[in-house]
Amino acid sequence: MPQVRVRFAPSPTGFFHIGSARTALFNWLYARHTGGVFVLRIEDTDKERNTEEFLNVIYDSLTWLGLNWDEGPKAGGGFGPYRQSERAPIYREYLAKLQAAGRTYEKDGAVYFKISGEPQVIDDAIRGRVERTEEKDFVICRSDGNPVFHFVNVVDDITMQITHVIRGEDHLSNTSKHTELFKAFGAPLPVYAHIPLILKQNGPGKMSKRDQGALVEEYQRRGFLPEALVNFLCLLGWSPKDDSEKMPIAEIIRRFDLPGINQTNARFDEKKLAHMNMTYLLEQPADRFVALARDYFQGQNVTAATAADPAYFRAVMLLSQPKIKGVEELPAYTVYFFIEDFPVDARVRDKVMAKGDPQARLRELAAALTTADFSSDTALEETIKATAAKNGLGFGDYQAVARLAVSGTNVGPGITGMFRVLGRERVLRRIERFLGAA
RNA sequence: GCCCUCAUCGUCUAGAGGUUUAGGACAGGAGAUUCUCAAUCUUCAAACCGGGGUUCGAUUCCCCGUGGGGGCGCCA
Repeated sequence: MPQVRVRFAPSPTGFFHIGSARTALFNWLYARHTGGVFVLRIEDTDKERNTEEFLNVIYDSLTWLGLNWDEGPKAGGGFGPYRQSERAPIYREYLAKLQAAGRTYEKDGAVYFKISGEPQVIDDAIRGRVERTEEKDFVICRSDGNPVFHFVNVVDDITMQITHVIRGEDHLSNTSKHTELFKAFGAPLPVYAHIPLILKQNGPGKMSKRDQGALVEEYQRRGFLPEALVNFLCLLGWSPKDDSEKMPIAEIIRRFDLPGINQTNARFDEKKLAHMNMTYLLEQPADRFVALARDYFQGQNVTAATAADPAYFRAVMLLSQPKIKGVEELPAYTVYFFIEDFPVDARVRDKVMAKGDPQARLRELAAALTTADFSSDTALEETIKATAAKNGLGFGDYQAVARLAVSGTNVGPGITGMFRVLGRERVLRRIERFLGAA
């Protein structure tokens, strides 16, 4: 069997859609699974301004997702050029073939392709036999001389020797146009695999660029891990057929295959993506997590955090890593580590201050903390426990009020870790201030 | 309107005629654990679109209907 050659052929519109990402992913996975070639081809037959900038959106998103291409812009390859805007001579040559064969005619300046009208049958790798008869001749060259999508798409697939066309189901009805052209050129048909579409989360229809969460760059900006998004995306329309969900990319590559792809459209579920992302976040090595967090804080312009001592920033992030669901929670989750005038949750304050004599407990604790060893969680724990035990109380009777005084909330990492990272000076100063204010 | 396509819990899916009281995951409910909050663990609730066939037997095969999605551009 000849080497598999698949392609991903986006058009530079300035957006990289989540559906495009999955199409790219499935192509890439199939290439990697079979040891084939993943081609990136840019369909820029519409001359638009800022094309370079729009191209970068594609390159950046693919690169971020880890979908490296073997042939294409920047990568080179023996079947270039890989931008349709640079392939005009090839299109002219192929147009001439059709003209010579008498398969074209002009009307109003546009070139039409004369269809055969024969039923077009494909054996789709996902859907099986699909038959459709094209009924009308169609334009392959606009009156301004530029060739049209259906034409260039087929010419490129022929000249780039694409063996498998893995694309969205929205192209299924177009396929009869394409097979008409393949046959007119006397070229063998590629294997088609029409993958189901991704439907928008709420409301009817497929996901479009304007829908919430539709753009890949959004996840990048929000600090998602690309491998989590990839893992989530591959499960939208494909299944390993057992209960596996979280899988390293090597395993996905090994198990991925065309027959494993479903035929049903999948609804995008951001909650499940968030969960997948969390499971990946939890296991990230310290350096990567801290770097991810730093990028996010920088992107959000949280200067109090980014200007903080790097070692301190790192300690705060590592303390928070096991507690959060996503990097975007970090700024709010860690505010009090970086500023002194942190917000105080009134409801929590009222609740905590309502029972017993919290001020007295806090005062005792502060006294004990003056000499405590702040370098060790266990030492701090012992200090709190001992203070509580003196009064026949428990750890919990002390941590709530201490937490309130030091962080202004009841949400956060363990109190001992929080104390350790904040350090004696901050902790005592905040308790003093709190007691003074109360 | 015409054409193509799909149909299992709210969502993503497993299931390829009997092994199914239809399994897993997310979300939701309850509980356990814990210094708070998460995480984690246990647990509960939750689905085979309808009607005909085929068959000893259909979630699984066929047909029709219904519903969803897509396509019918000198967009890609």
